[in-house]
Amino acid sequence: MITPATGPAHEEARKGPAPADRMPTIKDVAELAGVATSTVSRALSKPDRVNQHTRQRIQEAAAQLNYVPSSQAKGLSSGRTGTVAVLVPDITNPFYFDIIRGTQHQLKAAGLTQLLVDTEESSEMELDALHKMRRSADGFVLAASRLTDAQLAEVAGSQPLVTINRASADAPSVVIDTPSAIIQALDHLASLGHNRVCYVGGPPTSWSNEMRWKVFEEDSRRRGMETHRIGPFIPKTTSGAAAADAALRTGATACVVFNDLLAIGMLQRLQARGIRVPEDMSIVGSDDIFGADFCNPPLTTISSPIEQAGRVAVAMLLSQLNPVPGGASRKLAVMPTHLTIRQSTGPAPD
Amino acid sequence: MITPATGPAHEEARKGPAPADRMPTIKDVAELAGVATSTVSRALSKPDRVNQHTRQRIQEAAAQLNYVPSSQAKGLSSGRTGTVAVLVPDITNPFYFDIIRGTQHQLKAAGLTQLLVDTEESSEMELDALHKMRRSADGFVLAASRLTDAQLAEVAGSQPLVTINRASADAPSVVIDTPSAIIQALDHLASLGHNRVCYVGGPPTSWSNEMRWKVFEEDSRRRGMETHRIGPFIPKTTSGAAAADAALRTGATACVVFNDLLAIGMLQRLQARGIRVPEDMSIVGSDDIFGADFCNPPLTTISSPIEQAGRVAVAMLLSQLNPVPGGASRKLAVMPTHLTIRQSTGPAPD
DNA sequence: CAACTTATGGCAATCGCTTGCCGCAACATT
DNA sequence: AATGTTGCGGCAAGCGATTGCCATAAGTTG
Repeated sequence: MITPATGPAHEEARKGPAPADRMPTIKDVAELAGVATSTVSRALSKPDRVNQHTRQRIQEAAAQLNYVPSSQAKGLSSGRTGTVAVLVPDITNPFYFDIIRGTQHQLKAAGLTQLLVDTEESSEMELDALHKMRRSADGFVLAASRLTDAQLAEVAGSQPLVTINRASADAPSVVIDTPSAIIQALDHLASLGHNRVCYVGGPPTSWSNEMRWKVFEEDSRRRGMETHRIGPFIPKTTSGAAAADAALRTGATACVVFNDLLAIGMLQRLQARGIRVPEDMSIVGSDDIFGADFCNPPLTTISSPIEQAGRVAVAMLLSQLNPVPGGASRKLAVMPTHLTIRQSTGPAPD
Repeated sequence: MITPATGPAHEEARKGPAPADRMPTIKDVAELAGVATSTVSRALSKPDRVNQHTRQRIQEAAAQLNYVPSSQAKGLSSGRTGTVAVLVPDITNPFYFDIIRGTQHQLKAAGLTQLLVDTEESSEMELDALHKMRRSADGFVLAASRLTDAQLAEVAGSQPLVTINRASADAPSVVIDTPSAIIQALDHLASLGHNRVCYVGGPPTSWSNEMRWKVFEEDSRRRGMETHRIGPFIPKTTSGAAAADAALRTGATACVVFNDLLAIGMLQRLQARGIRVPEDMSIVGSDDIFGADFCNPPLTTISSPIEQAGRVAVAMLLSQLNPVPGGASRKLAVMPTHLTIRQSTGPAPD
């Protein structure tokens, strides 16, 4: 009874009503229901286009065969893949986990699936992925893109995409307004009596790193503080030791750190060196990632609605993919942030 | 010069040599190179099948058009999607991050892309995803599957899959050998003088939770300890408070906790209640996730090669997808674990 | 009752690529 | 010179859906 399979049929698992080894196609459903494939297709996607009675027969047939349409074939004609690629520089980094969580959530709600890509902090890999996946994803979410402005502009011109934490005139972006919270942080530090402050820098290719530094420099100077900058550092806890040592050498009494990962690494190093936080040195992180609340001491940091940023990014992408005739879609979303004060900041020493 | 696009052509971004708005197809390449599409196809996938000279001409044409084959169309004929779905119960949980990192790594190496799915701890969603994505993924990696044995057996019979932390006779599995480290942990606790111990349970549907408890019970009894079990708890830090309170009520002096997330949550609660760890209560976590080393106090825990487990799972899946004629592929991989002693365990009180 | 609509389902082209089969030319072999 | 080999490309048939167009039947309208 089994159709002579073309490929090497694997023999196991032919229990139950499974008709053949092969996946059921729309044709099988059509035959079982006694209609043409076109009717099956319509019954399944445009129910109104088909007679109530026929439709039901088809649905039963489909259910009986356990039929699932091939997304590939569907995509072939429609040109859509039902997929969105999310590119992050480093899956290792909890910051991106939250983004991923956000995009995943929103994509699922839209019936799309998420293709996750780690670009390993490399603009080449990013560009390459963007290129290779052009055909396999309907759109892209670029988290903390490492692309140059020119590259980004070019890519944005040829495929739907939205960036996170990387503003650009050429692509819709959602940016997290960390700068304004940096001002809050400096305020906080100033009120604690700090006047020698240090910015601990992240990856040189990071757009948000530059933004943060710019605001930090400007605002701390305005306040008449002694401003230092160290870095760049790879934003991982393991770089924290070098960062902490360098920070100590500057003589600053408080650091604003590119991100929490690095800040937590510094905390560990400072503790190891017997430097007390916040008594001897205050530390402000950024992002409020998983772990910032239970490290030792709990980290004062800039809380960002990261997951929400991921969700908004997807929403913007969707409105780009299915434009509504009326309104132009939003080109920029700014996510608010705030300073969360925990225990890694305190009065300046002396 | 522009072909009258069928859809509403978007006008921007027609800079550069982009010929039309449409993506170049194999046909475009064929025309430009002056050959048939079949030749292009072969030149690109089976280079030997085509003359060196022709091949080069084709490659140039492809490069010039910036051609990328449609994975959809490719898949249509080959039946492959070039994609593997990874199902995790909760993307929120750092444990799975490490798995994802591992699978991602190995998949990329194999030229496959990863479809990430969050099943939200629900066996229905898991089953549903497995069903709906049957056609869009070549195989599945089920991390900590919530499926029943019967469900798992059925699914495993009809599609290539490998499980992580869920042994089954019906599917290749990689399991993390936490149980043997639980014995180590009890050894450690016993040597510190603890004789009232408590297992803090995770999700009732978790296979590994059951395994851990079984070993815990058996071994602690064998040692003549007073054995308690509390739970189930949702394995998040937020459940830690309830878990900590319940643990305290048992009178145990040491807890072995289902996972680090829960353990860290307990740490926080115990600290809030003024219970000192490890002086008043020792805590042993499980998995050694991100954060276990910098929480307060740093957590004694069962270190697991999580990322590696993800990698091995993919390797096993691949050998299932591309079976070598000779050897039968491995059905079970056991990943070794060990106890990492930090500062959340200490001598029993009294 | 003729002329129109409308509802419904089938036919066949199409999407982009792969692949079995065939043809042809250039060599190699008796 | 006749007959095999090879190497190389083209033809055309799929793969599994979608969809424009058409045919048929049934219901409406004047």
